[in-house]
Amino acid sequence: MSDLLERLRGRGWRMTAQRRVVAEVLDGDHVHLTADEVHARAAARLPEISRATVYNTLGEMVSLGEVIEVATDKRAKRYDPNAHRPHQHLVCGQCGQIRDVHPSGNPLTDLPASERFGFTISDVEVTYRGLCPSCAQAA
Amino acid sequence: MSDLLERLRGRGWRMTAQRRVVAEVLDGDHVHLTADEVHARAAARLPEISRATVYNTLGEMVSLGEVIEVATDKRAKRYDPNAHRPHQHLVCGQCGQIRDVHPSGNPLTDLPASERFGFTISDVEVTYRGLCPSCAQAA
DNA sequence: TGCTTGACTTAGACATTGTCCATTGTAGGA
DNA sequence: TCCTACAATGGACAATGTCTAAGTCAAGCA
Repeated sequence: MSDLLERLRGRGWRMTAQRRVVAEVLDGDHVHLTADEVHARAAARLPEISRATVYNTLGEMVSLGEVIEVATDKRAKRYDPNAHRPHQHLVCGQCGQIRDVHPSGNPLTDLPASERFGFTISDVEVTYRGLCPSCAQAA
Repeated sequence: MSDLLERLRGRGWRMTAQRRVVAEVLDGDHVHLTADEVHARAAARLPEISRATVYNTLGEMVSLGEVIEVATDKRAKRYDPNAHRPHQHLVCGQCGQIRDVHPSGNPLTDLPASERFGFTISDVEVTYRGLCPSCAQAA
């Protein structure tokens, strides 16, 4: 059963076939699909689902804080259902593979007050870049 | 005088009016323009410059390592001429203002081997998000 | 079960950002 | 000054995302 679906249902979300399919497609660990990939997978189960619905649904899940937008790739946004646990990302520069990772420290404390320019900081995103084992071997 | 321009010239870059204008527009601290903004500012000085040239020129400066692509914004890539000194970014979620910042620690050491999935990590990008003083006051 | 209603979905036009290519122009060396 | 390779142009195309008007349907209620 889909955790994500459960949480959305619990928030009084009106449930439709389209929303269910989008939530199911997006559920799991190390899942980081683009809107287009979500649409393709959703359409495999529900052929008449439209792109606009996928964008709307993803946007709503992001507003509800159940899904996170990730900009690891410089083309399309990716969607990460793992919003309940803070984590960062590790990206292979060759094949684009993405893993969720959990650094030990808190990067927030690394920014001295003198470097904050008076900003109120609420969030830190860290992206580690490199090569995955198979791409490193091929290189 | 433009530091960026100096460095590019020093690499035997063939100098044209268009490239000079792009380099001049991009020079400075805390500069993070989108390709489109670069084009607009360049066109103010050299009206017939084309979009393709701006994209090509930016792409070359990135390849040469003299300019960095930044994905703080989820729409367009931004270009940062401050490539000679490693730094991270602080972004206002309201007005989009971006500052270059220099955290004290090395975020690389925060990622334990068990969380590296065998990747060879070569780079870390950190983006601090929050509100700048004026947006925080308005909120 | 069968209405009613407002929220949801749809298709497609449109907007923005970025890439490509064939042609024309030009910087810099002989 | 002339040549030649490299650069610039502009317009078509591609990818991603947004918007709108009209149709459809989930959920509450009689």
